[in-house]
Amino acid sequence: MTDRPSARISSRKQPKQVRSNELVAAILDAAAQVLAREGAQRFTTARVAERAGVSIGSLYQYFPNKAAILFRLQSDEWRETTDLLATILEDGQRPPLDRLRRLVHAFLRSECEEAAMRVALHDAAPLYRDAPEAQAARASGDRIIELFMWEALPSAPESTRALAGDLIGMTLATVGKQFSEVPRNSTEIEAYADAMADMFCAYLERLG
Amino acid sequence: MTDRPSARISSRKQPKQVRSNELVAAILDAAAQVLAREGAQRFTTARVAERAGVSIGSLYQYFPNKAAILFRLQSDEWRETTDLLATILEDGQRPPLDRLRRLVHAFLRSECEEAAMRVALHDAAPLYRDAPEAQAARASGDRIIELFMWEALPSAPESTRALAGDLIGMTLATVGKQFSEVPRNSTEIEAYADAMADMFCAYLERLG
DNA sequence: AAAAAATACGAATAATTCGTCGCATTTGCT
DNA sequence: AGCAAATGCGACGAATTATTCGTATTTTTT
Repeated sequence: MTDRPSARISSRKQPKQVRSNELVAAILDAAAQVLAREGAQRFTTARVAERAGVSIGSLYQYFPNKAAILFRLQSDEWRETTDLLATILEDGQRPPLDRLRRLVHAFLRSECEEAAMRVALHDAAPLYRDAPEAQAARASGDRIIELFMWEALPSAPESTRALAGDLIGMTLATVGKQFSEVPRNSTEIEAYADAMADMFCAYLERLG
Repeated sequence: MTDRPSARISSRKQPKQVRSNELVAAILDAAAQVLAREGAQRFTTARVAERAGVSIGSLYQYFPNKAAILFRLQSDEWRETTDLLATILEDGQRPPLDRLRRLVHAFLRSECEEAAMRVALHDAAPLYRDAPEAQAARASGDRIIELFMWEALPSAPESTRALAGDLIGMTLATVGKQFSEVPRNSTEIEAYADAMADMFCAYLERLG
């Protein structure tokens, strides 16, 4: 943990040959495993390289530092989640609150997949949180909710809509994170998601 | 960061003389400062001892390891917060939802005090999270909400009440944590607290 | 005042970690 | 084949860290 708060995270060199692309993939795969099995504390570049069956020097050819590996993992997760949410919310057929309910279910389910890795990734957040790339990724998630809010509360004043969107987005993200910290089975997930959707719907119906 | 997940956290020796009590107080004070100014990454026993004007050996007389210092800080915070919430919720005069609104306001305000230190404390959570003492502390917070829910939803089935209480408690805790990660002024805090209280009230009124 | 207990000290230790650098090997191309 | 670029390697340097332990000082007790 030698890093100061904000280390550069941008990639060092683009893999150009097949083997180097495989190498990067192996590193990311190993990184996820190390994170899940050993936790954030014991996530070290040496361990990742060893698990990937790759030398430590090769790892540093494609990642400038440890934080870059973690950020890449988080970044990939965010992209997947963002796509998932966008797909659900943009289904113009269903009424808004119906889409919101599906969103909550899908989100909680996805948060509980690979839970151990996600928890460790959150523990390591201080290492990449302040990078500008991370802020940008978060913003794109916010925009999706914002867009949805315009449909759910068409007649509400802008300030109300913004605040409600912010609250719902933050609740979804933070409760989802905490929720996945304990192992859950499908039944629990569905029940919790329904409760959360009930809460959001009651709130939005009152505002509208 | 040599600790394995769960280190012992129980105190090493009770201070019996005045000077040793002052020493422990100085250490805790310094620990909070180091945490706020330097962040969780750079929170080291050596730095805490130096800022406290105390030798590193003395520090280890009263704290078995680094995690114990952090846990003590977190534990003190939890006690204060728990007391605050209990006081507000037990005001039998006001109607339940009125109390809940006050609770949300008080909680968000308190989360935003000493925000830098709290954020760093959360970053360091992996070091003490798994200690049994920490689980007990959380449970006592949950009981307060649970008790309140019995008043707010007297006629609801037990499963509904439990789930709703869990959701509200978790939302409060996690959103409060995330909310304080960005500097906020009083106006923002009040506005957000009102939105959150609106959401909780809409939810509870629909359930009731 | 002498003995005992409590407290304070901080140099030293043992371990871990990140990231670099010079050199070896492989690949793609002519 | 022969050459240059890309890739792969891993011992090593430099830095940081948590914690211990023998000793010195202060307070309390007898």
